[in-house]
Amino acid sequence: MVNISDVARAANVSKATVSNVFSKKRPIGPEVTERVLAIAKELGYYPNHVAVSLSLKKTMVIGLKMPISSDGEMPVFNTKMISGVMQECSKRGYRLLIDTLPEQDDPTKSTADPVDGVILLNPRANDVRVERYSQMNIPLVVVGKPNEQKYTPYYVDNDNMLMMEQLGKYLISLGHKSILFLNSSKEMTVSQDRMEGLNEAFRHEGLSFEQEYELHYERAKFRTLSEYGYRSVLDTFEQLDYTAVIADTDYVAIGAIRAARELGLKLPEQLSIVALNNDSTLAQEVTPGLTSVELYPDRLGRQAAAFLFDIMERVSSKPKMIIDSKLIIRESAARAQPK
Amino acid sequence: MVNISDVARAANVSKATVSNVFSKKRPIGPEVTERVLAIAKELGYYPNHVAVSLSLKKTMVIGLKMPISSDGEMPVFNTKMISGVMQECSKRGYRLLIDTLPEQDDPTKSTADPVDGVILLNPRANDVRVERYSQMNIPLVVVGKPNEQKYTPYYVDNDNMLMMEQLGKYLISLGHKSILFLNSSKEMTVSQDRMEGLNEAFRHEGLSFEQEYELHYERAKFRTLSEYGYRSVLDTFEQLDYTAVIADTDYVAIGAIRAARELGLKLPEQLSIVALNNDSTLAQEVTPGLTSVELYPDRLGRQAAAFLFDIMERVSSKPKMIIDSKLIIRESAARAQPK
DNA sequence: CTGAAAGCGCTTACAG
DNA sequence: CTGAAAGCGCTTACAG
Repeated sequence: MVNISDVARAANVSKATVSNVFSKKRPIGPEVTERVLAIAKELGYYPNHVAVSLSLKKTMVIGLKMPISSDGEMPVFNTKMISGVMQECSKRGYRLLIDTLPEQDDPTKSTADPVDGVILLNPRANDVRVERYSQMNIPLVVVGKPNEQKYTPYYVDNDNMLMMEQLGKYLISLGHKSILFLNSSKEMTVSQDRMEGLNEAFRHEGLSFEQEYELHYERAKFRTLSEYGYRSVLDTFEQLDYTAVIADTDYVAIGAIRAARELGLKLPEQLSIVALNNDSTLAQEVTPGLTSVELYPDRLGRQAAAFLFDIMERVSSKPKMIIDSKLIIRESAARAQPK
Repeated sequence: MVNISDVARAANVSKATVSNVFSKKRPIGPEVTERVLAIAKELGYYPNHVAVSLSLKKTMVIGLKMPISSDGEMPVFNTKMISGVMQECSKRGYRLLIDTLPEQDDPTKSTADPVDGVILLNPRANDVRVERYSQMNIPLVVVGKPNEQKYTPYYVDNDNMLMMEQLGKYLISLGHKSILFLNSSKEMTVSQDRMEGLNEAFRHEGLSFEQEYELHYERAKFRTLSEYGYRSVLDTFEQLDYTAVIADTDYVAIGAIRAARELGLKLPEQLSIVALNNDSTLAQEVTPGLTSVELYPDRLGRQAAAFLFDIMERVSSKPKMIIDSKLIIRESAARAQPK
């Protein structure tokens, strides 16, 4: 690799001059500029980005921390979010460093990443990384609601409480008085808000939501999200007497549908099944078409990135941004029938 | 930002010792290790990744160069490819730097990227970047067939010729003797192979493909891919007498379908429309269901990354890898009818 | 308009 | 097992 000294030597100028020819930070005479450029081209010189970053303390890349599932499949939600983030980065001349590497407990393993800011997807409850980035003094935007802690980061999120309240009211309006809620993992901060929203819907209608009707996904217990939906319905349908199921994601809903089929239930007449997180591909392939909530992940991504840039430029004011969601009614929820 | 010197000073050891506590490259006594770690934690020290990279001449990130369309939408093909690349990176402990920034003509603007290797998606004919990376001495894998040039890079690709030959034969077997081919941009290297494959199909059946039946996408002429399909069919249907259309992508096909509808054609009876590049979402939403070719973009991505790692470790032998593709027959192609 | 030298935050051969 | 010092490839205040 040819470096700045090689070029300086060959062109008979100082490193400073070569540097300035490339960075244009101060004017260099036209003959010199030309000579340097010619020699650089001949030698195949390109400024080393890492060295520039070290010197400038600025990398022009932002980081995206995102878990990857064990089977390697990336949920459509995540791909859309990435796409949104990329759009915004592209506009600003930034690049995106995607990091799917699992969180290291070994303090010896975590470094100050080569980024100017980071977007953190799906923080866990009490996620250590939030504080870490604040320590490192690197701007952070969280996608999804962060847990309360000493230092509350900026974040963008859907209004999970409101969304669940609406979904709950919709089902109640169809006559469902008892609903199984297949919530996400307890570790996910969204799970609390969603439960609260559902409670609110019940309260509002003068009903109450019994705690045993809320289940949580557990990584250790289920191989896949679909299995979570499948087993949960199979295991509870006899004891509990719900007429509707709210699944955390489309994948969970698919499992629930499979279970309902095996139980010989007619859908949606004998069991209504709806999902948060509308993946239009999946939702439409399923029969009956899955009533679900569109979360606009691309907007989440775009806004998260825009927000982060604002913070990096110190022009941000608000502590958070809320992205709309929308109930998409298809065919998988019907009027409740007595069992 | 606290640095290694701060920690060394506070712990009363040399920088070398702190460095080795973190890198474990040589053994440090347990008491010292513990003391250093404690102080590092207290001070909030994390090794600066950029500085480490500069020193080690290794970044543990690989780059993905990918264009982004003007409307910001990311094709499903690309998201799946990214997902494949990410899976492989994750396995190997690498991170992924996605770069959607447009190619700079200004030599002053391009730098030696902070990556250990790069994957280049969709190179243009005679893409300067290919030679550039070879100059910079950074390992490169191209996705899509690179143009012949001095230096031929490693690449992974579908067999575009074979795929088109099969698709062509399929349509010919349905009685289509004259087919409009909405090829991709001339700049894309795949376009030549695909045309050749189609020619081969015709030759094989004792027919010949007239040149005016091949069109090329031009960025300056059409706002979107869908518009390319739409206008092309609208503009040519009267003069040329094809009974089938092969569209470069699903998006192009959708435009073609719209045009056919406006022309009052009954689909697929009066016009068969098929697409390369099967995006199952799109293909199924369209009526009639779009017969198209599945290119397995996730496999392309995974293999490209795996290939790149092999090259970086100097264990690769073969110059290229070919990924299967598969014709997915739905309803959008039918037996040819005389006009 | 140009140069010599210190500095960015690490690693590592060399010496002990 | 530990340290002092040079080096990775840039940038930039200072001096001219």
